[in-house]
Amino acid sequence: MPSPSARKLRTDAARNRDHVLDTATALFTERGEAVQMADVAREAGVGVGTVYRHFPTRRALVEAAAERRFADILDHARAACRTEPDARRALAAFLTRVAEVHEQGRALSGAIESVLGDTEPRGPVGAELTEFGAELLERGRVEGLIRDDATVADLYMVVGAVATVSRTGIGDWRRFVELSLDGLSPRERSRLTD
Amino acid sequence: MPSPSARKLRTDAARNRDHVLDTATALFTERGEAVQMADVAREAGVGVGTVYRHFPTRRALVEAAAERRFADILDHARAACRTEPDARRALAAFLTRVAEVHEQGRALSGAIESVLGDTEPRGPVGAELTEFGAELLERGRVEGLIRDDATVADLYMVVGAVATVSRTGIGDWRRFVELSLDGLSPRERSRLTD
DNA sequence: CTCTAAACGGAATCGGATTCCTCTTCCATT
DNA sequence: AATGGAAGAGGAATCCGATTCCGTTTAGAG
Repeated sequence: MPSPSARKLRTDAARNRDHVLDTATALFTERGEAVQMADVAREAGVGVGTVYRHFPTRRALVEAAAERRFADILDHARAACRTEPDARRALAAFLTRVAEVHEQGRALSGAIESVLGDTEPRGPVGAELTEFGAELLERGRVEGLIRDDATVADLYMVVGAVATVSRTGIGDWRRFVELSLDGLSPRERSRLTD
Repeated sequence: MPSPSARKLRTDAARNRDHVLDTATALFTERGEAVQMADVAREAGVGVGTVYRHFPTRRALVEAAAERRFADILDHARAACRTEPDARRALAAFLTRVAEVHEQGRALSGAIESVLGDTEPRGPVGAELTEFGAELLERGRVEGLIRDDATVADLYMVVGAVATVSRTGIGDWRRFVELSLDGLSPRERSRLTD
């Protein structure tokens, strides 16, 4: 089965759906949460009813746009992974892509955040990302570049944090990625925590 | 000069303002962004007009609630600071308070996030927090528990990240605080980044 | 070529923030 | 203590944007 609620759209409907999503993504990227459903409809050259047929709520529309972005991140991360020599660099490349995407589409990220409450990958892509992250960590542990007790949950938190930093522009995300990687590095000798 | 736009409120007006803010904070803490202006007015026993007199927009109301929380964080952090023996622990106490506040008032945090776009301290309290953080870091550097190149900007990012993690519940924030502190610790010997 | 379910368009509806205007209350002054 | 007027309160009316509804149009199976 291809996808849960995806029967078989009439070809014109499928084309419309894609076009609406493309348009919405472009608008959100440009103007963020200010974009309204009527804008999307007008810009896409369809009626609001059509927008709602494909995306039952504004939230659904934003979710769909978010899902695409995660797919993008996953693609780039996988590609970078093949290039980078060690796991630490691969992880850096992954986090960097997360940051770049959120920084470039800051307006879109803002919309996603304000509509969904966070920037986490939910759908099927989320699962793939988790799996990918787990492999990366395992590789890092084996290579001795990542602390032994690091878990996917840790990585999730770090990814979320990197997304926040780059989306809001609180500070220099490159620096933050560096700090985060250092936090995930093996502790030499004693842990100073207590 | 006490505060920019704070002339002198009539005593009844001042009382009302406080009461409205108290009520709003309670409601947001309980129900998050679902709370509407009319709810606040009803619960506070005043007309909507009164709410708007004191807080010209919903956003302003949320901002005021957020400002209070930062003051709370600052207070607790300062107190903890006097108790903790070393800078690392003091920093941990600070970050822990940030997390606790965001975790406990998760609904309120969500409202703040979705209305303001981030959870950063803006007003005068923000400045105090920055100063406080700077002192803490300096102390840590002197004690050799914090990396020499750590800056207030770094701390800002970490605080923002901790807030995100605890607010969204992506993962265990205690663990995240630990990772973050490790990231801010002195690098023994070589930096593996390149 | 026909027929029907699927898709469309867009006016109407609904919900919630914000505005506006009238009535009330504080308090400086006499 | 009485009083004038500015500041404050209240809440109906307005505005704006998401969502719903339903009559019209079209793809595409038979």
